[in-house]
Amino acid sequence: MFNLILSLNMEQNRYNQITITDIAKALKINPSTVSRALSDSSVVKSSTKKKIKEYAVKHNYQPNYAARSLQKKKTHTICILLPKIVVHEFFGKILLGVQREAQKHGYRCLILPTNYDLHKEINEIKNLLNGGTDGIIMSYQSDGTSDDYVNELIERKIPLVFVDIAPPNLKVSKVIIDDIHAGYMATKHLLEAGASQIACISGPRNVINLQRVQGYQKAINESKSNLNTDLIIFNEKIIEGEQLGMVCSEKLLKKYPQLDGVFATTDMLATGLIKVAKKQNLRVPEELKVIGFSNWAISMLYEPSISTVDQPGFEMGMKAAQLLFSKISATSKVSEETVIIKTKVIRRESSKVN
Amino acid sequence: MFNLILSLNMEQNRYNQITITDIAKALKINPSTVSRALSDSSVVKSSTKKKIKEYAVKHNYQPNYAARSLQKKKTHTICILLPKIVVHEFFGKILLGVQREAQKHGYRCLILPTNYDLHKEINEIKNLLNGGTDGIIMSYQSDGTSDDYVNELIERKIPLVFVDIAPPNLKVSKVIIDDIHAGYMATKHLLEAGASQIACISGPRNVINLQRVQGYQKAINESKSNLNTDLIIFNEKIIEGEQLGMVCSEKLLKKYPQLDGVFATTDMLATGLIKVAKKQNLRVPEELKVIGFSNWAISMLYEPSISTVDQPGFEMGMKAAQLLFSKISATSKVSEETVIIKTKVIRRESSKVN
DNA sequence: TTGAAAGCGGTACCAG
DNA sequence: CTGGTACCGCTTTCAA
Repeated sequence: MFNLILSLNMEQNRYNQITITDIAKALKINPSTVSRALSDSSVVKSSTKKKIKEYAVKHNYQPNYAARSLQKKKTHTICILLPKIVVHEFFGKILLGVQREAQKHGYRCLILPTNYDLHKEINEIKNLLNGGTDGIIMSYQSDGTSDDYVNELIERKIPLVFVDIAPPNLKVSKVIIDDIHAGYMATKHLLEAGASQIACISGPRNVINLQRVQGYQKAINESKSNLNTDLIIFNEKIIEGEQLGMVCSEKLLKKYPQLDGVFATTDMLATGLIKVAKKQNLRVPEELKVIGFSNWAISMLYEPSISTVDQPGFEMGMKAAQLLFSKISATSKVSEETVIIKTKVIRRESSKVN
Repeated sequence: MFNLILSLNMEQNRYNQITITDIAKALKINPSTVSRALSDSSVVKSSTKKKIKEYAVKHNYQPNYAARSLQKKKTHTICILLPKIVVHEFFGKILLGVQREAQKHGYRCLILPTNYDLHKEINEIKNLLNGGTDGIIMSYQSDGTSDDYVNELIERKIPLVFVDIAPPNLKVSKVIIDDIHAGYMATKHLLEAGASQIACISGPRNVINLQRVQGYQKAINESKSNLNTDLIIFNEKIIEGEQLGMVCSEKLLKKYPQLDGVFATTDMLATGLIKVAKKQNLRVPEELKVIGFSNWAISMLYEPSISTVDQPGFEMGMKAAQLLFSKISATSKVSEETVIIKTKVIRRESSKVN
């Protein structure tokens, strides 16, 4: 009975939450004072502040996000747009890094998986433009033909940071790795492990792959061995990485039995390659040394374990979020910054010296 | 110059977004009419509706989330609490399913990774209670000692659906699999493949593992072979699944050389097990048949490929979201529902008949 | 069919 | 140091 009366007087919210006005009424003070007290304003007398805070805690007061957002024109939400999140280990790690950093800043993190569908992506972004988010972290997945949506974000001055892949011709903030250098180091690792006839297998000719291959070429050129450009294989087909690796390796290994090393631009390709090698009774690493790229779980678990280039997604995500928050909290425009995260070669069985 | 004047009159928002009031002023009609028109109310004359909509599209009007939330007391956001998201393939798939369904309903999806830290989890939930979210999907990770926070959610009537694991003694909606049955089917598969001395390796004694083991016991009991309870191994240590599998399998395989089958309650355990078997020159599947659980990527990629129980995360996530939305949109209380998603044994090399 | 006005929960400005 | 009040953008009565 008493409860009924109570519930008629206050806690009328959807989820029975108490509001600032409730507190004010109960304590017979003005809502504005309550607001000030709860945000620890120095102007409020400490005794009233104490009284208010105690009441708030006791009644489990929680500020209403929507109301605060509306007033402050801040959502306390950042948004991350990634393709294939989750299913893709690397993106997953990025996400974790962003999340960690967001938590520090008291921000929430909205996640939009795009599945590589650019049009959906653009639509999502439009939905975010008004009060949807305070900033965006995204990986650039366009083919370069329609960057209008990126331009729109820039024009509207929405804090924006690219991670992993950035649009090549726009002045934006980004957190990336040096794919050329990483490809170079990977190939060099094979050379140092004793390989001299080294091929390179890759997915489609996108920015990332082209750069990794470029690094490969550089390393080969620096070595004594002459580069046979036939030894570079791009695959434009969209099938699972492992399958793709098997298909293209089959031909490659048959055609060039003298090969003693392969740089695969992803771990999945490397996995497929080794499977084929085993079938053809080629021993890895004794007869063929292999290195992959990204340090996915599979590269460690596979037998033989696969050497790879560690691409520190978590760190990249954290750094991207840090950049984003510096933009969000900046009073004046911040200059565009490019952060290059260091990668390192991880030595495993697949490239052991004989 | 003209732009300056324009920007003083309208588009004063943080991101230069136009508002309903702006449209009303420009068209010299009342904001309420604009609101009605934009939500397709049937009372508005079609000619004015058309005029308003055209203007809105032309000026790229987007409704303000915060304002709408505040007014409607709906956030159009659901929240998903999962441990280890991303890094954990299964949770990743759940997430994807939820997301897909949320998109259909025009909802956004807030993701909170909890890292198995219950206290953080509880704190996060508290933050969500007021206007933070319209509903919660979560996996129950508590040890059962402190379910207060679940009770609080229930008392506050916040739409709530558990996925994968649910609190055993509370009346809640949940989307789960029948772990007993799945364990039973997995073990039966080994029996049918010709194994008769079958062990079972498992992680810690949590609800999930206990049920899978229970299914194993049932299958063994039904078969002629007598169950040796020594052949059930629980591992309470918190180390990587694969390592754990290696450590416990080492002893197991040495102690019981007569073993010809193992049911591992996770794919990672199975991977570790097979690694050890190979080292001890035990041929899989010829001498030892193995089945794992969850159908992670590794189980397909490993050599030999590992038979497993498919746990359809995507479907579970979708179903959970559907349940949640039925609760959110319900006018009166909906009864608690338990949905059991079907699992199936996936036959691969590791359990091939000799 | 449209307009006027109130209010969702907070914040911030101006007075006192 | 505190109270009063307007307002953030949108929806929803109530009147007209």
